[in-house]
Amino acid sequence: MESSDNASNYSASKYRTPDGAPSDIVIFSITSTEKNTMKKALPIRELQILLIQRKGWPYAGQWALPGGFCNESESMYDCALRELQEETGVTDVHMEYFNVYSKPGRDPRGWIISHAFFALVHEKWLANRRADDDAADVRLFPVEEALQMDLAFDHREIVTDALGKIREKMLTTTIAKEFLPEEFTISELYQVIQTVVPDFEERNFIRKITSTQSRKGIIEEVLDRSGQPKQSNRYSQRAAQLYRFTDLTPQLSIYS
Amino acid sequence: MESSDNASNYSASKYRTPDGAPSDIVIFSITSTEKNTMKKALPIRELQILLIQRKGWPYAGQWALPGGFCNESESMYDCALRELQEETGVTDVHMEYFNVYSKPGRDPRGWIISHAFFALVHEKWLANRRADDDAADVRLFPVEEALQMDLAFDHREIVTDALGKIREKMLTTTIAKEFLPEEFTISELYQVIQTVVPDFEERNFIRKITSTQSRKGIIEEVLDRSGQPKQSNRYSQRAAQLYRFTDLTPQLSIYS
DNA sequence: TCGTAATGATATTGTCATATTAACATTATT
DNA sequence: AATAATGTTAATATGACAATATCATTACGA
Repeated sequence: MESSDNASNYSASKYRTPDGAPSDIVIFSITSTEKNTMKKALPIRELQILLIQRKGWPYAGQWALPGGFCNESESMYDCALRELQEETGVTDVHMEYFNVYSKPGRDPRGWIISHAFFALVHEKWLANRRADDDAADVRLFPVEEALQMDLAFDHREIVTDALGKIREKMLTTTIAKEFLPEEFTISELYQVIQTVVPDFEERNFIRKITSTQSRKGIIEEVLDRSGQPKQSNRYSQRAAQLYRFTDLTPQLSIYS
Repeated sequence: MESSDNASNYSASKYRTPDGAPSDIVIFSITSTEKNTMKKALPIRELQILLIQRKGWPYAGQWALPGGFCNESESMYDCALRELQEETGVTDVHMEYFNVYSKPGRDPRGWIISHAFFALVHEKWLANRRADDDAADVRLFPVEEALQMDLAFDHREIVTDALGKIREKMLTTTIAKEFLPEEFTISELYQVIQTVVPDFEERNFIRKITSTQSRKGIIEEVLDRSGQPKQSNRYSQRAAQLYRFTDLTPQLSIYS
């Protein structure tokens, strides 16, 4: 392939080339359901992913990740964005590439190398869609339930990897903000973290991120116009301080 | 593409498909040169990457990352391993996938989607090769120098990304071990970290990883047969304690 | 029915013994 | 001289619990 001298006598077609380079997207959302509309209380939250029921061959009838083939005129990221927009209607969300899936035989249609992304979509963006068409062929599944299902292709492996990735990112970056309103209480934040990372437990969580705030500074108190701390009693009798994320990205190190 | 019913009347060839799916590998190594053979002293270390001078079209004569096209019968990772083996002769090294490069027009040969890996190779493995053939068309460059060069394709972007990735990993995982002997002194470790992450500076580095060892436990003292602490005076008159990495992988979190 | 006191649920602060950190100075070894 | 390792000290952080604060809701007695 290195032997030609110019474009005209270069021929890639001498070689076997891939039959397609799709992107697949693991769309995460956290659903909230109120425990009891009578009382003030934190909602029950659950981590869910969006799946689509396949129509045609292969894996007809089975559930699969949304995704589709890339065009020559777009990058993989653009392709994934387009697919995300087509499936959910949302455009401005956090989406990250995380792995390639290329094991021979992974797709019966041929030599197809898939590029996996995960996206974090706030439930409020998906709400519209679910009202629009409650088509039974696109819906959210609790992630643990999805992992028990017989998904198409190697999509279970992809979901497993995505879940690992999002858990890692939840603890090491500020992606929690994607699942929270602009202003939130500490227990909302705590709850979101636990929804994604069930093992997470910190006794003195409030202490940790407020007292050490001077060092970390990843969140800050919200003040109202008059400079007074702004609070909310949406979830409790006693009002809780509201916080927001700063745009600081913490630098973690095992050697510090 | 979903409309067919079976394999026989499914045709991927109706669509434009990629002209190739190569892997490119950023091979990092740290070279050590003794300051002064008369005196005992820590060597000068430098982070380097391996580049190859291209022969044919396109970008003939320019330096590029090692890599090559994937076959249908192998995964991307296998492809990268094979290329790494072909270029350096080494087989058992730390290699990680980190990104895909798919911007339209990135390769004049056509629609070519490249998969980028980085590998960490101890200089002792590359030593043989450099003796073998001192061919001027494969050699190590200091990474900062490589970033100044006019590399082929989008390889400068790939190297930049790889450097960012390896710096992050150096601080958050134990990949430093790839650049160190099995048993090493604290200042060797410190020096390796600084070679990769020039900004890294910890006043009480020894304190950090020994006194807090109970909590982190990522390294441990090496003991000799009789249970006595094993030391080395390779770099100094006064013997230094030797350490080794445990197989513990630390869990970092911005919320703890 | 109305006013007031209890209750429940969550948020937040207090306490205190112990551990860790940062910065700098000093000593060890050969 | 060069590298390795320890000492000192004040400031800060941590962990585990106990104690308060807040206030919508509920209970209750007059």
